[in-house]
Order: sequence, then C-alpha cells, then structure tokens
Amino acid sequence: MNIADIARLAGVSRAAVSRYFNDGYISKEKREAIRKVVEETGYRPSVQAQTLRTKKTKMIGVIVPKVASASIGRIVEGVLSVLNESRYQTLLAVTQNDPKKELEYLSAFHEKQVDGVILAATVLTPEHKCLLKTVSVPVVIVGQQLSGHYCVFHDDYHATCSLTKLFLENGRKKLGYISAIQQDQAVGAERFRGFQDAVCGMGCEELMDHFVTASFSVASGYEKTRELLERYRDLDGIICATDSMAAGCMQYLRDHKIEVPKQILVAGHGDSDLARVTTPPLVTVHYFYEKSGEIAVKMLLELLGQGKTALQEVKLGYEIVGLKDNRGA
Amino acid sequence: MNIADIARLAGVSRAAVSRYFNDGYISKEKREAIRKVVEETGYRPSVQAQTLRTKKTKMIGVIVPKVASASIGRIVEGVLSVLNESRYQTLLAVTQNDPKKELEYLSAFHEKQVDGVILAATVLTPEHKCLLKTVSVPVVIVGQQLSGHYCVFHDDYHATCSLTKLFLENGRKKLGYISAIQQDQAVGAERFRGFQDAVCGMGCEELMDHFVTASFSVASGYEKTRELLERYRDLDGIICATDSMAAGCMQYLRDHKIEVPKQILVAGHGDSDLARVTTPPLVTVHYFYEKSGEIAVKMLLELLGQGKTALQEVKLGYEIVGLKDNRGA
DNA sequence: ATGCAATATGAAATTGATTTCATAATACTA
DNA sequence: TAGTATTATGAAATCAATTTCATATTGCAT
Repeated sequence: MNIADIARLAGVSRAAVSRYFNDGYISKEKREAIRKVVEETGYRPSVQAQTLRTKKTKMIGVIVPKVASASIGRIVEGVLSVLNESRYQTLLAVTQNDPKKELEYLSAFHEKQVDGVILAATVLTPEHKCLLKTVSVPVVIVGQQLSGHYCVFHDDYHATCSLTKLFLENGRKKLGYISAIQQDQAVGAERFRGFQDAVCGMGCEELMDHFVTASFSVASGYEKTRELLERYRDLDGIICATDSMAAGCMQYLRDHKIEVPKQILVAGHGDSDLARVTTPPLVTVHYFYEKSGEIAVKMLLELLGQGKTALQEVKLGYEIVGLKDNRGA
Repeated sequence: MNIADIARLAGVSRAAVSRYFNDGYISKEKREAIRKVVEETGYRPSVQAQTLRTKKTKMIGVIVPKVASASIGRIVEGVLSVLNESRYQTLLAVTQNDPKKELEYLSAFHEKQVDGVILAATVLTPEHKCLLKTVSVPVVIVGQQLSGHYCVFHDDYHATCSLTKLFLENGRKKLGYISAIQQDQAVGAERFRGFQDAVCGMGCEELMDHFVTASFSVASGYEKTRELLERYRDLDGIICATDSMAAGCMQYLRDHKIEVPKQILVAGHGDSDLARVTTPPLVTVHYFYEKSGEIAVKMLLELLGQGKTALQEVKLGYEIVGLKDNRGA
C-alpha cells in the first residue's frame, strides 16, 4: 500500500494525497474521498520515504555515559517523558564513559540521521568543543555547563559550597573530601571547587588538600575512605562527590566501628535511594535531574520548531537533604 | 555528495559504486578508483535512501517499562553493550509501566521502522500475546517467560523457593512476604509462587497467606511492612519481592527499634547497591540482568542474520547472596 | 574456430514519499 | 467584458540509494 494506490482508489493524484496529510490546498470532496480510502486501508505514509525527501528523520539522538546510574537514569527518564509526548523518537547511545565514543556517536548522529542531539557528557575535551562547532544539527548539553552552547546544568558549585559550610557551622572542623575525577567538570571539578572555596571562606585553608579521588562506585568509596583516613586521621566529617561513594564510605565506617554521625558525619550528592537506606541516612544534595532532562528536550524541540531562538544556558538549583540549610538554593 | 557524484568522479557507473560498498563484482582497478574518491570526499552512503530501497532500517526497538530502575537499567546496559558493537542502532521507548503504551510502541515499531524488537515487559496480557502474533519483525522478550516466543528470563520461582527454604532451615519459621503485583508474571507471580511452594513443601502451610502487596518503591516497602506487622505479629523473617521494598522494610524496622537480623531477618531480590548499603546488608538474590540483555540481543541478531533459527527460551540461574545456599542454582 | 562459463559493467527501473510548476476553474474587481 | 486573484489540481522532477537485466569481455575446453 503506497501513496499511488491510495490516489488511484480515491480517484485523485498522488500530490492530492500528500496534501491531505500535509494540510495543503484540497477541496472538501477530495478530502473526504481520501479520508475514506485511508480509513478503509489503514494506510500510513512510509516514514523512510518521507525522510528521504524531507531530510527530517523525526529522531533525536540521546548520548549518555551509562544508563544504570541513579542520576543519569533520572535524566534519561525526564528526557524520554517529554520525547514520548512529542512526534520525535529516541535514538539512544551509551558511551561507557569513553570520550572517544562520545565523539564517535556525536558525528555519527549528525552525519546521518537525527534532527537534534541531547548530550549528557561527563568530560568535555577541546575535541568535543571543536566537534560541537561543526555539528550541523542543534545540540543541547545536559548536566554540564559549556559556555556558548545550549545547556542545562546543576549548581554543583554552590551546592557543595553550602553543604561544606553547613558542616563547618555544625562544628565539623576536620573535614575530608572524596572527589570524582577532575575531568568530569560538574561532578568532579565544580563540586570540589565548592568544597575548597567553602573551607577557605571559613578560614580553614588547611583542609584544602584533605581529599582523595574515587571512581563512581560503592566499592571505590569504601577503598578511598580507608585511604583518606590513613592519610588524615581524626576527621569528623567526610563529604563525597556522589551518594554511591558516600554509601561505600558508610560501609567502611561501619566495618571499622566508627560511629556515624557521632564521630564522623557523612554526606553525598544526588539524593538517591541509596542515601535514604543507610543507617543513619546520608546527608545529601537533591538535584532536579528529571527536570533537567525535560528542560533540555523542550529547549531542543523549540530549536527544531522555530529555528534559532536566543541562546540559553539554564542553571537549576538544589536542596540540601538531612541538614538544615540556612542559605537559599 | 551522492552516489552519482562519486560515480562521475571515479569514472564509473552508480551501480559500480553501490557494488563497491556491497561486495559485488568489481575489478581491482575500479575498486581502487572508487576507494580513492571515497577517501578524498569522505562520502558515506545515505542511510535513508538505503533504507527506502532495502526495507532494512538497521535499527532495533527496545521497549522498557522504565529506565531509572536498578534491574531494568542493568538489562538495558547489557542490551546496549551488544548493540553498540553491532551495525544496529537503538530506538528506545519507555512505557512507564503502562501496558497500553507497550502495545502502542510495539505496533508503532513494527509498522514502520525497526528490524527487530527487544521487549522488557512486566505484564503480558492476552492482547500482548495477540499483538505479538501479528508483528512481522522478530521480537525477543526479556525478563519474562512467554511460551512459544523467543525469550530470556530468570529463574524467579526457584530463586524465591530456595531463599524461603533457607530462611526456614535457618530457624525462621514465622515468615512474612511482601509481594509485587500478581500481574507482573516474573517479579509478582513467580516469586510469590516460589514462596508459597517452599512454605508448603516444608510443612508450614499456615504461612501461605502471610503476605501483603507493595509497589516498586522504598516508601511502599516501608508502609507495607507496617501493614504486614500489624496483621501478623511476631514475625521472625520477611522476604520481599525486590530490594527497594526490602530497603523500605529495613527502614521501618530501624525506626521501630526492631533488631535485624536478631528479631527479624530481611531479604530482597536483585542484588542492587541498595542491598549492600543497609545495616546489616540485605540477604538478596543475584540475577544476571546484564547477561540477560546481552543474550536477548544476540538472539535477535541471529534471527535477523540467518532468518529462522530454532525457537529458544532461555532461563538463567541465580545466586543467593548473604546466606549460605546449600542447593544448586 | 566455436561454444560456454565466469567475471564485469552500466542503463534503467524501483523504492514511496514531497514539491515545483503549469494550468484549470472559479470569484471578484474595474 | 476583460483582467486579475484565489483556490485546486495533477504531471513530473526529486530525494539517494539498490537491483535487475542485458551485454561486454575474458579464459578455457573442445
């Protein structure tokens, strides 16, 4: 069943049938005749033929580092909830945290087949920036700020800053920090910078190098807590860049009979389920992950609709969970 | 840049260029001439034109109930790891646990644009089965058994059966069960049947109705634990259909100063991060989620390659974590 | 020298839509 | 009554590939 068959059955030209589906000039009678034939046959225009002719694939490429992660999962959930309601479909690529794959997919997507891209990057190398300039379809970056590009991100810096100050104001003066890799701008660099600026701002410069770097897992949080405590004894507070690390930290402290929060207070970031099921629950930071995914897609759809709109860089707030926060988000 | 341009530059026909990319008859000299032009121009054939002509989209549809869930996230991770290495791309649809949307996507995918489908269903209604019969592309179901269809699933029944027997053998004779909805064949019905058969097999028929039903969240696990304990006092063991529920259960017990495992031993299913960070860690069941995703895709790719192969229904084993299991998986 | 298979080649048809262009029919203005 | 808009219409070109078919060339056996 193709457009020619429908045209023949309805006694009109192929162009008329095309117009029927695309709101062109068409008389009442022909419209009705076509409607009837379409109804009877259950005809649907071929997406591939439309794509070939119009150069619009009606697909959005979504590039994420992984999917079995609480924060990214929630971003993807937000992205898809909006995309589901639109006329676009979702092409998903997982990079397994490999920046090379990120570039690969970005150019693969752009060369061929998507109308726009949502990029949940972790690391933004110079090559990324270079490639982003050459990509011919709109790209919205989520989770990282990149000046000069459409992006939706979280206020990682001020979140960790507030969190650290709250720890200090709470009388925790001997803090340690478990960081993510610095290449990850948001989770690694920004949060750590928040920690450093907060301790400096409160006159505790000696804490600036009280940190170790872990990877994104519970097990790594466990190991790095050991390392942190071996290097800096007598800590009374540990702030971790993610909830997974913080959960690993809690495990270590439990195994070594260190009381939480009496001896050491522990915080993470992300407000994941993990944070709520440890004993005691973690202090953590809530970010609006689903929301950021939704906003990113809406931004992209707008770009696809009316073409260029004003450049937007959206920063979302945060909420500290489990400790009273006396400064605003 | 299209195939005609390349043909002209290389001094051959369009057919020759097409053969160059598709391993047809072609002489050394022409092959070399084309290779050179392709190299210089960076020409890539248009996917949409190929699709229109060949009716192969090189895309696999993946339908999942949600993505921000530990178990499903891991399945998707497995699915994508294999798909990434293949020449297929991934079209993702999230149904938000709405069986109607599941049907919608299934027929949308089949009508238009994918070469095959991976379906991570939760509920398989008669309509599902009916639609699955009519779908013209191969479908592999993951996470649920459906006789007569390609599927990869977990041995939920025997897992919960073993787990329950271990509880009983451990001297926990007053068990309660927190179930998922029965419509979810694997997580709801099968696991609960495992529980019931185990208690019956061990002569504890009175436990058969010691259960409540929760939804898939920590909060629901918390609430339903209250309900379970109000209804059946003096329990010494609680088995939950998922780790999230079990984590909620642990929270409730902690809040009500009930000692775990001294007074009540708690188990979940899924071997998620959650299970390892509670105090004490949950007893749980490890399923091979990534593996099931990988196998499902491999099966699908095989179907797409050599056409019909023998029907396969693959059941994967399990491992009990946190309690010694003296029977095989 | 002839016949036959194997290897190469390109012209043209095909896939299924959209879109341009020319033109027909009608309504409205001067 | 002629001249101009406006509304409808379909023929044909276009998008960018694959594939069929007819044919050309070569090698080899008879």
